[in-house]
Amino acid sequence: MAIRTTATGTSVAREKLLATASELFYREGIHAVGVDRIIGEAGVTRATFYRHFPSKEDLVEAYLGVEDATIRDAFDRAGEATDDPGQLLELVIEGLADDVARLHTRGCPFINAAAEYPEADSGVRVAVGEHRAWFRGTLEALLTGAGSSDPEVAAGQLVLLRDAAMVGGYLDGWERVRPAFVGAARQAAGLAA
Amino acid sequence: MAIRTTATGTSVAREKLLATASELFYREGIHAVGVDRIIGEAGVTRATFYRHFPSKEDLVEAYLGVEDATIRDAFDRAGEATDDPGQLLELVIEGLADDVARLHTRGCPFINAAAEYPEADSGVRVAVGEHRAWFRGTLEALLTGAGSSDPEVAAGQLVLLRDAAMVGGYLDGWERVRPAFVGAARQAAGLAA
DNA sequence: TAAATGATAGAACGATCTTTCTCTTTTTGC
DNA sequence: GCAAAAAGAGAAAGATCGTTCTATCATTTA
Repeated sequence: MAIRTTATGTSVAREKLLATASELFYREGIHAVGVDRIIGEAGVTRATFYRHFPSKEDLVEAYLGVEDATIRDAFDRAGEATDDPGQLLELVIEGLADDVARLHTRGCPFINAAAEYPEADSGVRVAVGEHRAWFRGTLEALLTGAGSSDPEVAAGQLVLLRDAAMVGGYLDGWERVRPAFVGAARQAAGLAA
Repeated sequence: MAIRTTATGTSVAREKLLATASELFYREGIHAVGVDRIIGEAGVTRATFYRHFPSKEDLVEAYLGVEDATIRDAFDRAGEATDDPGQLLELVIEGLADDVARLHTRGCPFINAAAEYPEADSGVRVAVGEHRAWFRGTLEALLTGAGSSDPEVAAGQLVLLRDAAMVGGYLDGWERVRPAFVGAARQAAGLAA
């Protein structure tokens, strides 16, 4: 048994593939990036690729899993930073804005992936749906904790606003969208202007 | 000169190609649809395709041109239906909602296209940018006519909301998004709740 | 009627796509 | 040290990608 492991316990080749593919898929689109590009930039051979991922779509789903885990981690870290529900909401909105401004300047990975995968029961679209359901549910719980008068409606508004911020930040520039997003989000969350 | 013309004066083969490609590009994505599919379903040969469109990207840009023209027509028709600025805004918001509910159930053609075309100076992205600039400008003029206190900010909010409605309608279902969209849009436009 | 041009037909180009294969080398667990 | 398994190397499959080509047919304008 010779699996070249890293500190986290998974294969180093697998992690390199996943990191390279995530970067390329996000920056250039999924159908636009071929397996050759991925294995070339990852410095890995085709055989190694297909040993870790039975097909390209498995890699795509793993990429969305990474994005999902990253956001969940950010939420967890915000939850550890404070116990005050109102302040937590502030941190979350601030974190979302910061994320669009610095990391996700090419739009939302899930929205972009969904644009390329029309079939609602495909693995990719299921992953998108699960992420969005988690996001909506988490916001609703946060808002409930903060004493929102209608957490379901407010969570729906925040989901709406984050979608718009991701799209608008990509296509119109973040400076143009930021004030409208922050203002509307704080209002939806019931925070002071 | 034997160009087989239609009532509008353009080639029937070209119109069939454009209609077929528009349908396929929107429903399945652009990179996912090959030239073979398009000419097959349009009942046209490869040579005819390349006579009317020097490359596939020209067809993609023409597809976005059709989408753009369709929306502009809808705005024009709304403008002819009433002279009252407030009522015109109501018609526009209603029209946008109706559009998402019935026609654009697979998201926004421009947002989806941008997801597949990362290069900002590509012809596709330029077309997307021009459409969005027109949309924003038109809303701003409408809001100015309706006596909005800050037409620029309000137009930005409506652009944001339409993006969100398109994405949310596709991924979460329109019923879930509709109340939030209509409510927020009417508020942004300064209309009675 | 004759020249011009669009449309049809179909083969073929090279490139790239995802996937599978064989063979050797390297690393690890016992 | 030995057996097991992962990684490296590279060829090659078959399909599809966008594109170009040479024909012939049909239609319209001069």
